[in-house]
Amino acid sequence: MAPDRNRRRIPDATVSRLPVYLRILGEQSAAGVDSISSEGLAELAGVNAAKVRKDLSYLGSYGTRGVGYEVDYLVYQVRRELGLTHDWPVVIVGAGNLGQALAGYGGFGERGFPVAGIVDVDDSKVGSVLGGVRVRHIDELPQIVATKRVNIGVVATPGSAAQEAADLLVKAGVTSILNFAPIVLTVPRSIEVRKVDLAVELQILSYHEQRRAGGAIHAVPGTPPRSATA
Amino acid sequence: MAPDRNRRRIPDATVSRLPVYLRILGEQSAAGVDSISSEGLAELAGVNAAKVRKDLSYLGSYGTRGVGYEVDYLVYQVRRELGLTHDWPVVIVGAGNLGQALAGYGGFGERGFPVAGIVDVDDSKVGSVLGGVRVRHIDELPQIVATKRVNIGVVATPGSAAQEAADLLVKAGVTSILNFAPIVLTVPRSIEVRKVDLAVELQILSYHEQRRAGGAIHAVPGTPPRSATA
DNA sequence: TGAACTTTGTGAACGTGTGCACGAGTGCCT
DNA sequence: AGGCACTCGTGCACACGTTCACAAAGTTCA
Repeated sequence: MAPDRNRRRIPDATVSRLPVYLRILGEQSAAGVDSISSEGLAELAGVNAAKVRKDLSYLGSYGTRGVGYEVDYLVYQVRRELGLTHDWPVVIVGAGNLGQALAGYGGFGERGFPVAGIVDVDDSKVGSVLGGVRVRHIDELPQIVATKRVNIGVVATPGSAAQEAADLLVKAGVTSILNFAPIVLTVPRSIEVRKVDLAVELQILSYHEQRRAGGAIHAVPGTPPRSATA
Repeated sequence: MAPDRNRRRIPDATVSRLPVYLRILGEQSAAGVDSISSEGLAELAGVNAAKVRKDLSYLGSYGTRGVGYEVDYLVYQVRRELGLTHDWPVVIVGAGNLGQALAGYGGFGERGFPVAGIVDVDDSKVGSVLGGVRVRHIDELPQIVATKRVNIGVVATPGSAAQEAADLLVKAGVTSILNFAPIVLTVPRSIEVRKVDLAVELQILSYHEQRRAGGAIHAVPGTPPRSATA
């Protein structure tokens, strides 16, 4: 048996890159590639080769000097480290535009995150079927979480309902939340939250565009409303 | 006129937080709040007060010691710095599940990013209307970008088509790309790319769940496929 | 076998980001 | 006017992340 590598803490930056490596390794495996060097993997992942090696070294010494990494074995090790050796059912709160798209996406189940349920407060949405899953009332959330052993909740509500949705998820026993609503969720420290916010991403791009334009080409349209200047 | 603060480079970490501050400031303004301290803003944004002050100091000295920041004035300054003093039209490539949800979302236009067009390769999708915008054929992309002065493109295609979509966007003159496809895009260095990847986010949560579970509770289901161990 | 070549794993240097601590400026109250 | 309370702006130290550079370890080939 390999030495116990289990209790090491892997840096956040590395954890966020492992899924990228994993997807690439899966593609290479499917393409019949047996072995890959840190250089090759780095190129495909768009990062530095030294970074790849350091990242993978946190999992253990699974490469072979002079050769590279055996693709299938590395896939196995990364999957194990990420906890992808079994499925993680998720529950989606909010069957609006976004919730529907997420449920219909299909990519969830394929990648090991089957949709265990979708819930909404709106009775008119309850009963319809999205991506093969029937929408249920939010009152049934605790039951879904308990019976399907759900650890991960997805908040796909409008911002105004997101905190309440998160509270209900936590109360139902979920310990990780993926938040699509544009607000900062307040949850107990032990709950892991990740946020996906379109507006933030677009505004970051806007910053770079504005900068590219010289920052002063577009005339400032109004006077700063600072009271003191009035 | 204020001293020229325009050519300063703002740290990436700060740029990614400014949109969060901006949203909170907008809410406070709407609620009739005139002034806010770094402490107050920090609490609402879920960060440290010193970080708020340091972030805002990159924009200039827009606070008042002993008082705090005037909300409306700060909104103005942050918007200016992020280039949000005018709209940035975006074009969406891919009218599938995700593209439809994005177009129907509505939040784009409200936040200053109107959808200037949606395009797809699939003729059967062309002509349908999503969120008030008619889907057009991808061949019309250059024309849309040129006439609507689009700088930002959104890739909402399957992974297999994403690189081609990005190439077409770049060729059409787009300089920033928001990528929803689960692949690493290769683009000229001058193009700014940001990626949103559901699978990556879920896998990061999976890592933390696995870690929480002790990392070894779930028996490893198979033998590592490493050839050398066979 | 041994020499040349390849590639990993990692120590060390560097750069970026975070948070404390405190001086400096502002408003309020007496 | 003067003192007190409050809060910003920032220097500094520390933590985290990235990249370089190289020894160690493996492969290939004569």
